[in-house]
Amino acid sequence: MSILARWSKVLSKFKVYPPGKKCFWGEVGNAIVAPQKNTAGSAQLKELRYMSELRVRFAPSPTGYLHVGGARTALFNWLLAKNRGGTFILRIEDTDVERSTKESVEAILEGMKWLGMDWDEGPFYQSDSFPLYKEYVQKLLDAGKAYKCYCTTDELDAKRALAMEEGRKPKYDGTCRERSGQCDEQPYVVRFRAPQGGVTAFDDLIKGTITFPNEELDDLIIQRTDGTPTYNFCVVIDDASMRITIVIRGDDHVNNTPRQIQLYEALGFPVPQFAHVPMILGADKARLSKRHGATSVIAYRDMGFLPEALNNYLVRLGWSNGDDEIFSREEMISKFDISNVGRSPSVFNTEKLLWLNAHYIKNGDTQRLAGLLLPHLSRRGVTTLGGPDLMAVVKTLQERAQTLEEMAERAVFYYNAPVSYDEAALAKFDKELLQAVCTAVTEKLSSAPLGDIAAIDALFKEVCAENGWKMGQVGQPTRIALSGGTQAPGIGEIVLTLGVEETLRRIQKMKEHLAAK
RNA sequence: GUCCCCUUCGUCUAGCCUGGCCCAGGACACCGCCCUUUCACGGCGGCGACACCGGUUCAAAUCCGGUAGGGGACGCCA
Repeated sequence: MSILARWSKVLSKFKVYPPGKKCFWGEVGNAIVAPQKNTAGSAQLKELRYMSELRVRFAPSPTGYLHVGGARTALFNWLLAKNRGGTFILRIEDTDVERSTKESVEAILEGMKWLGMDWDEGPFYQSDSFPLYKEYVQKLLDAGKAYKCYCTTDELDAKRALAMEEGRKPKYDGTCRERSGQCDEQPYVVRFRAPQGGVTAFDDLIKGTITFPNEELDDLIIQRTDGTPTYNFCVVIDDASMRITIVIRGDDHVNNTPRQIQLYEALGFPVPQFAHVPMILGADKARLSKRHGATSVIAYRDMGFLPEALNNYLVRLGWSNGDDEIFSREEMISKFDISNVGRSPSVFNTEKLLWLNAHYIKNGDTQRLAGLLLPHLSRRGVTTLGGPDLMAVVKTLQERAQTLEEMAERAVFYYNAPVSYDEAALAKFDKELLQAVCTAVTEKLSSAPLGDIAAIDALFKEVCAENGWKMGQVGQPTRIALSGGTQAPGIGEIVLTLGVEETLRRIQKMKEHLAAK
């Protein structure tokens, strides 16, 4: 008996599938084994150990951008992989050739990268595996676990409609299930011969045990008329061949799970564990969609959100670690676990996201923020060339902006001197006072060298003391002169950032404006 | 219609498995006060929930049953 023959005998004691090349493996206890030739050229059992090694995947379909729901699912997968030293795989589910686009793939990858979710394997494309799927379809056909169905779409639609009308479950009635005649010239689909009677159950890592009566499941189509495989079939083949151990996905897939399990069993594949993450809802508690505002991850980037803020927000949507709210990337990784993922859907709340974003802006690295701010400034036609140091500008705005967009908006005045003033705010002061303040401030600033913020503030206090003014009478007019409005950083901050020369120029401009009135 | 799932402050949630420490804790938002030259930051305080009904128990947010509401799925989409 040859070594290989001996091994196949050994393996035959376990579940070995398929009896061909690609997925030649078996289960031994909690481990997965596969025959492999060693350096000496003889076969040996290699333990793949994939039951203990965590392998997860994110499998979006490229029919649009990466939305926040998908991003959260990806994040949970990614975090679990990082937490357990597992492998995170990215797989593009593009079996629907009609709706899948290259642009969508790009958009998804862009979103993933922006959020900092790197993948260990992939991206794999299902469209690359069509021959593999075909092979397995044929296997099921040969084993009598699948059959050809010649029912037309119109017939099916009619039956479905009728069933619905009569209050029955609109499932396939099994017309072709026991059909014997061969008529391959006619178009056909391939259906899975699902077990009848009994139940299919699984222990969901998030929702607990979920049981479906097989009665509810019909013979699903695994191959279309045009010969392409369908989603439920592909996922099973892919997840099995990629040796996925935990399938974490949106809970809109719960209903697909029992049929997939039946497929795993029919194919002889080990069944992975499942974790179904509840949906993200809009403010009206309906499934999050475009009409709720932005759902694209990239849209959040463009609105001036930081990736760490969105990640932090997303991880807290459905998952918790006691009362903790702020998580650094490392903390997320070390603390994340699916057992702390909630079972109920959650509403996406932009207010809280804004709060987190403000937090990360406030505590973020100034230099990095300055870099990130650039595109938002140029979108406003602002050039930083020749103006104050952007780092200094950002520093004055960090605790005043919730988004980079807002920061850019508030930064404009530093680079573009005001061309008009908030007249309503100006009207609160007498013209004479305004002019006197301008003169006094100009004198004070030009007589002393610029120190730090505290020193400048002290100068203003001196102006007040010397003239018997209150701070509000001096600070506010100066602020208007420098920024054009009333909402701006502290006077000291502005003056220091703008520089004395520019400050005096702007005050002079204000004086001229007043004189012309 | 059928099946599956879900239900703690407006929102995100802790607590639920292992009943008493919970007349339910934290966070966002909101309101008020303080700080303050504006806007913010920050500090302090307030408002505010166990969907409902019944059962088990000395004791229930926690266990059991039912009801209601919400969501999802039912495709030759994924």
